[in-house]
Amino acid sequence: MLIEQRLEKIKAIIEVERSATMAYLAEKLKVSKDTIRRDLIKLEDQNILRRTHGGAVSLDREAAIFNYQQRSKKHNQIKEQIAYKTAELIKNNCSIIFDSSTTVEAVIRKLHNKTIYAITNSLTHAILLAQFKKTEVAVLPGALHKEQLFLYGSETVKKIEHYHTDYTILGVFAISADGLFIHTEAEGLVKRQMIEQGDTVIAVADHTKLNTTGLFKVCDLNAIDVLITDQVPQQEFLTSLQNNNVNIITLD
Amino acid sequence: MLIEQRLEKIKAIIEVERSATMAYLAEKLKVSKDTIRRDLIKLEDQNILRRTHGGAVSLDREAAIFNYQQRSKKHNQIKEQIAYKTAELIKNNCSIIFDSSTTVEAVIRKLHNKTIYAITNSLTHAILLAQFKKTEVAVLPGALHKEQLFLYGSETVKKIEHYHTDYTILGVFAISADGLFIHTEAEGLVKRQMIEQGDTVIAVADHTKLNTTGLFKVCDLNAIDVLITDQVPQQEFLTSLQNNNVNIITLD
DNA sequence: CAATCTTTTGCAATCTTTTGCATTTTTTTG
DNA sequence: CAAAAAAATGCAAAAGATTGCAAAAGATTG
Repeated sequence: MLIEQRLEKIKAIIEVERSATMAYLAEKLKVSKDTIRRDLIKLEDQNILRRTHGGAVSLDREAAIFNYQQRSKKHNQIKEQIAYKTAELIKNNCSIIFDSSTTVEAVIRKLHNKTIYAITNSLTHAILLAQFKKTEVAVLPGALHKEQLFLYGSETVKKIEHYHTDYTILGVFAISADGLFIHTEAEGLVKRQMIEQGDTVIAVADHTKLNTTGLFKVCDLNAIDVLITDQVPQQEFLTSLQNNNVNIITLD
Repeated sequence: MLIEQRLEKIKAIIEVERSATMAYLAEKLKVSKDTIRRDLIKLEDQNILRRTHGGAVSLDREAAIFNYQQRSKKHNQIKEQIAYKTAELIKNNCSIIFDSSTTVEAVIRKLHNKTIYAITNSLTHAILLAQFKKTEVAVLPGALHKEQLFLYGSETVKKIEHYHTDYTILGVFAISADGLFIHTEAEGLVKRQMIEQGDTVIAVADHTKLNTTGLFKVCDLNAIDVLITDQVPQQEFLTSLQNNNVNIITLD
């Protein structure tokens, strides 16, 4: 492989995943960490990324453009790990409905070398997915949520019905023994329909979302096939999940 | 094989694949690496590619970006003025279908203090419109064009039928006495349906688009209500426009 | 048409760049 | 502060570039 080709690949990975460790890049590109380090120095000189201890991060031009909210470093890491676990579950060559959520976005960033037919109501997800060579993207219609840049409303729900996918990946706002919850009906109806259309429904949530509820109930626990989270839930809630045949995956 | 033929083949390969190793080219063209090396030196002298360790990479991405920047700079002022003239026409409190085009984007930027119900198939327009306080945005469904970030396909067309708006604002790829043209059918069908649904159809085009045609005919001139451009068209074309009741607005 | 000249091509010898490893220095983290 | 991880540095092997050369193919010329 040409050096230039390797540099292009590194650029692409950093752009999509926003960061990468040298070990990961070395493994992926089949060269030593030393070589990766030298490559990263070149790319840093070109102002394409910023080197960090053990890897590199993107310069995040997107962040300025899209007004992403700031997230704490610790929280981010958990999210990254949940995303990684989730991506491991996804078979190649499949169709996926992606719910609008920052955790789901982290999952998407891990999927860039899989062949996927993607359906989403999130403009930010759609733009991210558009960078993937092997991915086809369909965007749902609807009214645009002006802050969070997702589509919702009856048009959105109606259109989702036309699809049937291998997976639905949902970001969780609140989940308890009573089911999945969210704070607005508009979003809830969209999520509810997305759940209907996916063969395997995967919910991703950090532990702060566990055992909490919200205004609008999206569905019962038995509608969820897999819950991916960072900590093992409390016994009572865990039993509820097991009784509803929810497959639980934690980070340990 | 003639040397010229071999050089052409190398050019073609580099253009398509953006880079190639000498080993690959030598194998493909059945000559030694030394010969390939000499060929690459020739092509580098002609500024057709850039040689690297072990192969060569294409220049045209860099060149394309440069050209694009040049082009946008040059046309920027004209585009801005066309956009300004167009925005003047738009009444407050109206519904508008926005076609995907950079000139249309310039128009949108002039509309930020008007109350608008906006419909678009462009993700970039949608995100821009989302920043306007008084604007409501609906996004059309469809397959995502991964480079230009607009939605197209039968889903898009079908959905447009459900709307009826005060205006449709179209970016023009080519316009002549024979009508409005574009280079792909997929885009053309979307534009055609957008034209159907707007009470007033406004086409925006700088003078380079006038009196030219393209592969796919979108509509006849009489489907256009207003054409906004920078220079008065040539007499013959002007007469065609007038015969078809196209209102012509120029910068003077 | 034959002798000569030019161009192209592959090969060998030498120089340069790239890469991985070992060692030392620096940074991070508990 | 000390252990661990990562960065920097120097070095040697491998891959590639350059140069010179000679054989083969083609062009030129008398």
